[in-house]
Amino acid sequence: MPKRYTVTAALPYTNGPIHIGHLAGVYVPADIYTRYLRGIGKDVLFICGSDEHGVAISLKAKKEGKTPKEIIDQYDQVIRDSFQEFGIGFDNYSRTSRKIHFDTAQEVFKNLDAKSIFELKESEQLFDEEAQEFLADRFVTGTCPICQHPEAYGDQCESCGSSLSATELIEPKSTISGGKPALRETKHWYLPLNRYEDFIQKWILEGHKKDWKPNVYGQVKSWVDNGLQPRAVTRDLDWGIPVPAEGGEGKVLYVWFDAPIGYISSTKEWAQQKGKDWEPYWKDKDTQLVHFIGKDNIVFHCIIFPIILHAHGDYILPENVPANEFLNLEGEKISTSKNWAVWLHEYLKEFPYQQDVLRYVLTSNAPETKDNDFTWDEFQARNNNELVAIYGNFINRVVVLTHKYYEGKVPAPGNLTEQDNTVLEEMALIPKKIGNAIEHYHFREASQLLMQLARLGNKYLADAEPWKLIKTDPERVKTIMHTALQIAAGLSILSEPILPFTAKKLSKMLLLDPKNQAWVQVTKVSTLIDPGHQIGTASLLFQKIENDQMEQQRMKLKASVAENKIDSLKIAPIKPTTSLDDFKSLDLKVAKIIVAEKVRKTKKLMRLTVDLGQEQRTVVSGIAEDFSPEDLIGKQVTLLTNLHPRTLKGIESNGMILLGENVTGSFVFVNPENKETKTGLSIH
RNA sequence: CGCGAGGUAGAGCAGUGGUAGCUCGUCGGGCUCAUAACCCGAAGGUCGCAGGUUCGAGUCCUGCCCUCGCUACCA
Repeated sequence: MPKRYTVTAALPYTNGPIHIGHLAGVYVPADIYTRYLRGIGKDVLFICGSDEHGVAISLKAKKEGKTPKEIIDQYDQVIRDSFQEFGIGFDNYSRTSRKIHFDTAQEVFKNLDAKSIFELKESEQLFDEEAQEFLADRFVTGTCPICQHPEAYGDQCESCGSSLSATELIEPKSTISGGKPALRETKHWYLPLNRYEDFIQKWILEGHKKDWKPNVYGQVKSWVDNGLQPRAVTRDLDWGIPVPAEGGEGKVLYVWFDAPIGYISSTKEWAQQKGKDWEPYWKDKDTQLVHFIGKDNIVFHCIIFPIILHAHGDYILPENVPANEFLNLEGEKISTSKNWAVWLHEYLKEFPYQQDVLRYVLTSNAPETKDNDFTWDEFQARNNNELVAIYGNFINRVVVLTHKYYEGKVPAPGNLTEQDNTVLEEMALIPKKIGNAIEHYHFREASQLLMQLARLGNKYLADAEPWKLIKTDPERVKTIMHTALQIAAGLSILSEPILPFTAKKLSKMLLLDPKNQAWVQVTKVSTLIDPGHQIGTASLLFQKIENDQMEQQRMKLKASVAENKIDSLKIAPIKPTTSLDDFKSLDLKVAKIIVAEKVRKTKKLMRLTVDLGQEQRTVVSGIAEDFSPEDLIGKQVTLLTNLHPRTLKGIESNGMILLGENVTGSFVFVNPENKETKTGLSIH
């Protein structure tokens, strides 16, 4: 058994608030894990903080006419407050913009630099003269050298799917200033991951085959099998931690290099405040380090950061990295930019004192093995059918009956029957089962086990029927109610990790002394609540959620996403005047779609066969996200017929169909009257 | 193209060689202490598809299909 635990949750990036995806993937499981460990008396340190560097923040600041500091201060506050109110119990929540973090990150860099771990490389990169900035691949667009698509990105052409490098683009353009970037020499420090393949191979692929989640293990294996490449740890940017080395002027540490080091800085900060020693939490072999992250972060936490720690030499490595998959929302990917999300700070306002409902829903439907879907229907169902109907109702029955029969005093039991013993023994097994599930990161299972205890209580009452026996055998009822009250007390203790607010409310209702509320007590068939003990009056633990409340949430989602799209919709300026001759050179015809099928292995491409009256031809069009084949077959469209043929995914496309765009940015047909015209006619 | 994860009842999941399970939902019944809550019972699955190994396959092997990720700083 490890002496102590260091548990980290992924540092949230401060360019937006926290949403349910973050919670389900990282913060709720990490919080359950740490609450459980504390509950069984372990030494646990739970660490997090805001990740405040990187291009995205400096870009967002530029866009909104603010300084990066204003952006990070704003979101750090929102995130910090919402975590606090939601009951995520970090021991410390720091920020990577603090001095202690600068010092720590620079120390790590200098340490590796002194050991000559890094490789220095010169390379040519595109530089935006206007913005005075080197451009990341994604911030360059231009014409694709392979398919001639005019808006390919610097890393990939979305039209033909080819991987590109930004310098290959024809007529490159900066998406920041719109200007034409120039090539410039620049120098960067690289971490040669390739030299550590053996280390990763031994440590993870051989050492953690059994105990790491298949998705995490598989992902690491995939990276190693494909061969690790050196990665730059510095960037040309003015927002971040200066590179502490000769020639590092104007350069900062790349955000993924400094961010995980934030766990260490946050630990140091905590230690300073509490007057403790931080080092055992990162350097003692008896410490178990666990990183809670989402699947997009696997490579950083399983390969890059461990290599940094390993190269540094003094540090322990993570014992496990239980990365979760992603949570979708109402069938769509959660998207900050499209405003398709349920934001934590808004939830807290709209569902006051219902933190545990969200915690429960996200836990019982956590994306542990594959992506999952969050729907408001399910949220409502879990609340009404499980929390209210099973858990809340059981407690209410017990408390109300105790007041009715005994004025709220726990009755003294007579001889226990087999029925009573069975149920008490069954309860005694549950803490172990829940603990085992949590220790193996099976939080879904843990939430089910907890609910099983409430179910056990309900069944016990239904079988024993105290409300009948009270008329014929009041002595027996005392034993029954005593037993039922033990289950209620057990629930209050075992709920703490998953439903901390409920646990608190319940123990208050039962007027339990927190000192007697140890997890371990439930494992013994013992008295958790003594005869003669006065309990408080009944109040509802959970409230039913009505349909109209859910309807409001669904409306809100739709409204915000529509609003967001209209805001971001650009009205393109009218292009310079063209000549009639130029226009006449375009051959536009009415075409009827007769065959439509999705091109396999692509998201957007649709293969169409169109009838032009005089002939039929094949056209490939990037519209599969907005139309299904059934929507298209039989429809008439305007076709630009004399466009140079182009091959997409091996299919030659002869022409381009013309479509309009609606307010949500999707393609639509432009034909308000829907009257058929004659196929093959020209458009003037 | 490749690599990784997933594809089991209406929904969400468990199940790594031996008669297909759990929760919710649905239907029927019971109870009345309880937030029209609770309890019992039933219906519902050719375990993505096709081959193969085996006495026996959801579980092992091969091929294919679909979803998600690796590829927009989004966990």
